[in-house]
Amino acid sequence: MALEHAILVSLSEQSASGYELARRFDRSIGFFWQATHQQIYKVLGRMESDKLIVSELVEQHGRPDKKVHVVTAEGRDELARWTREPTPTERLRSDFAVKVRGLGFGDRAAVLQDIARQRDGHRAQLEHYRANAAKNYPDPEAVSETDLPAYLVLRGGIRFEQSQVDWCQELLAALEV
Amino acid sequence: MALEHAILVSLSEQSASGYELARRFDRSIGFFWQATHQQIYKVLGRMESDKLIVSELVEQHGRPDKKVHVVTAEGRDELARWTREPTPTERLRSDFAVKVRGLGFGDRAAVLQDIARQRDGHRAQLEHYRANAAKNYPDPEAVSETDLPAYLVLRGGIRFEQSQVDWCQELLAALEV
DNA sequence: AGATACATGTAAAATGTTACATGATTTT
DNA sequence: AAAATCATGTAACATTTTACATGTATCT
Repeated sequence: MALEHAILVSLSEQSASGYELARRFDRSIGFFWQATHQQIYKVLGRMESDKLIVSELVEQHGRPDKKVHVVTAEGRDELARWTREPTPTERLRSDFAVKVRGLGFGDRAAVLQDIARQRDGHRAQLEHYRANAAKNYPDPEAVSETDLPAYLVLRGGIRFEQSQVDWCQELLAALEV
Repeated sequence: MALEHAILVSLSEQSASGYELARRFDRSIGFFWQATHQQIYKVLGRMESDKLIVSELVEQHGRPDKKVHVVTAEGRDELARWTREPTPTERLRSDFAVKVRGLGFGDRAAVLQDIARQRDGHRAQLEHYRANAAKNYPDPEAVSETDLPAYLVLRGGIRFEQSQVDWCQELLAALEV
């Protein structure tokens, strides 16, 4: 299960409550793996039964108490074991591509609008990533060893969004006559 | 549900049996939407109850008989309705990116090998798409209106695979010291 | 004789999404 | 006073994956 490993990576970087994890899945780690708080709480429960993490109740004043989850030695082992497993080559899975393919059987004008909307969405995401990169890694040559993986994954996000924007532009150029 | 619509698109292009659909999901349509025969048969059953398709038993000699599925007027309406629905901006969901991000907590050499393997897989897929494009669309300027959507989706696949190969190269350049 | 292609399903388990549910505190 | 943030969960439903199940015909 991949969410388990995404959580292990995130908790290895910094221990956190379910709520804080859910926030991270809205940001950084969520750039390439989405998860809702419902999913996160469920998986955290299982991970605790499996002894991959332990939780400590942290009392707070002016805020509800929280349960901070910490990776155990077993959790670290599991994460290391997982990094040794080969990842199958990842494949595109895209509703949008199905829709483009179905252009001849649907509402052409609506699909063209959808392509423009898709392009705008990817453009916004691209700008978001670029702003993030400019802020956190102003000098790409000087990124520390520790920050390098997060930086490189952000680069992957930038590449992906750029290629999507370019493709949408190609679609519009070819279809808008 | 997206598989339903992918099947409607495929059957609109050409009526087919469950088995033939499964073959298509290994090829063309499966470039951007994967489905196994188990999933396909189950959804075909539901689509028939929902009257989006009807099936005709076709007797064959020298081969088992097959059930050919045909899109109904209701099915065509549903497909048209779906093309009018806006598609949410699609997001990357990548096990591999999680693994790269977890580089510092796992087996570095293994992850580097995995990156090279990933690059090779995307290269192979890229070559596969390119060969397909060269064979079916030798002259991109002359693609017919009917073939245009399938061609453009293939272009999207080529762009995606190319960007993945490039990213893997960037990863190796930054991490292999 | 064995492997591959054709052909269609069921069932269980794992995952993921959406809706429901609650309550305190802080900011506007 | 209302909205947003902090905080944690349950339940129902949908989807996907993996394993099980069977049988014919063609090709090597």
